[in-house]
Amino acid sequence: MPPKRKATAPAAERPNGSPPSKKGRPDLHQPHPNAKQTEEFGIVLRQFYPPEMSNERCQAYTDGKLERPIETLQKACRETAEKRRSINVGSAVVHWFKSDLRLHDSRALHTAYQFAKENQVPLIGLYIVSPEDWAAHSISPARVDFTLRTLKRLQQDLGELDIPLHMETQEKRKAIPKRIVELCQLWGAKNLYANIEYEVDELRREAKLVRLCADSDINFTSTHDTCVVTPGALASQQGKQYSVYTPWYRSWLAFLKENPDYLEVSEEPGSNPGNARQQFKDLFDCKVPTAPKTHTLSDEYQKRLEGLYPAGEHEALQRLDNFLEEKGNKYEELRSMLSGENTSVLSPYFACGALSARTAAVTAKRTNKGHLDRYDPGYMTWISELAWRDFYKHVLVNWPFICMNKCFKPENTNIEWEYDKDQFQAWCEGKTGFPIVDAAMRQLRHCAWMHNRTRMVVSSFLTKDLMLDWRRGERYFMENLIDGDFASNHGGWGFGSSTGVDPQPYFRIFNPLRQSERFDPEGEYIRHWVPELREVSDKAIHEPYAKGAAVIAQKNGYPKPIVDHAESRDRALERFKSALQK
DNA sequence: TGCAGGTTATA
DNA sequence: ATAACCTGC
Repeated sequence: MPPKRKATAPAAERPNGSPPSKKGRPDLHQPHPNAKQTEEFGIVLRQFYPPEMSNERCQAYTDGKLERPIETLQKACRETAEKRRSINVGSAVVHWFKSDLRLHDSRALHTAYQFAKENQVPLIGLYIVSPEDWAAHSISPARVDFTLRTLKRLQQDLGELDIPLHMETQEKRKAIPKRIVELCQLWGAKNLYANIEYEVDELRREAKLVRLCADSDINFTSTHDTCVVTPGALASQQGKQYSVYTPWYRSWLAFLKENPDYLEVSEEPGSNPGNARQQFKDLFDCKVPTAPKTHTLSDEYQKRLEGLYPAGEHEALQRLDNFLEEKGNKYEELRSMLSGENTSVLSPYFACGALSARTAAVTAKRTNKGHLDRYDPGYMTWISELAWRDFYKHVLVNWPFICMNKCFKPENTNIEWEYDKDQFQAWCEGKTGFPIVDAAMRQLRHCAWMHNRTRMVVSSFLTKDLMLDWRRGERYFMENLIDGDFASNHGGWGFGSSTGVDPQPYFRIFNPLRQSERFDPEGEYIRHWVPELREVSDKAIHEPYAKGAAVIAQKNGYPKPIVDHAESRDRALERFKSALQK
């Protein structure tokens, strides 16, 4: 049992009815209790989100006047370096698994195993479930289920090497560092390894653990692994971090050309010494934790997800090979087409770390005759999608305030958003009357996954056509996607809502009709997800009520469009324009 | 990885 | 009449 924590103080004891905790999730449908305080930052009172970090504070991060979480970690490592050097081997080495649930090509796991092997002590795997963490970060039940299924495979794979995987639940995320130290002490482990996660909470927790370990005579090594190129490694000629994809991508390619070792995959660990099974007998019987009540799935949904996304790194590697072999060279041409399987659907595996981005890049490079940036446009385009994943993580590390409900661009602070509950619900349920939007939202509900093209379409629709706050959409995606990853999801929503990085000389508003006609010309995707429109002709399916299919649509209960795109477009242009003038 | 409104090319 | 192409936002 985890130690009992003090309950949150009742509302009466909190000043000004402030929310229970800083980490608590604001109610989307009520004005936030602190909304008044936001006046001083020029934020409208009606907003439903907690006060945003002030633009001044954001600027201070950008200018390097405030310590970014990555620097907090670096400082902790620096200041404890000497102390850690004097720590001895101990009787075991621990690798703390987080979102790196694989054996193949994990920097920290590889280093941990090498150290264990050299010193002839066993390696132990550790995974800690924190339901509070999942709730605070809006991790979806689908992703929780996928993680737990992946853990099961991981345990089997490690077991074959006589490496145990200890798994346990800690209700409170704050209890995790102390618990890890406790476990290391219990096992006599003096050396702990982990790969870095780049979100703000995670980096600060890592820094705390580095110090806590050093104080407890444990050497904790925290390793860069999840990106192909380490965040912070790429800077412009003026020494600034990039916030625009294209120049960043050029720099990413150049970096990998100059530093080919970044594309070297690390080997899987080998077997533990023969006596490991006796020494840590109990650890081998560990059960995979169960999902908290808030994150359990219906049997039907669970079975479906299991069929769609079988867990484990073997599945991931096989998917990677199959995709590159069969579809990689047609990727540029077909990736946006919505019917049929033209994309790799590897995102769930990247999100929980069953597949390393580096392995994906190396394999694609090999398939593309050894090139990242020339030869076959199909592979090149797919590699640049891997680069997008790196890019958004780099952005997160450099501008950490985006973790705090903040737009990247300060001038977007003043955009006046709508908070219409019914329209938001129609969007969630796929009942907006825009077939392409509805098909996509139903795909999300059914598969916990959505095609990237339609992610752009529905995010643009929510934020431009409905003018609803992009943060509501961002959160809904996290709550429902099996591949929900903070940096990629936030980045995508910044793109779709035009509040993120990637400034354009024009203002981008997707036209749902045009997108539908271009990327689902036969209406196959729509027909699959919107059964009400199955009898409608190819021509009319993108806009049934305007193209002579009103009778069929009505008969089958398909809703009329809840907004007029042209009018909404004008409103969005107006709102963004006036926010810039303030 | 945009759209809209125009012009030009072709039948 | 239609599609392909161009250009400003």
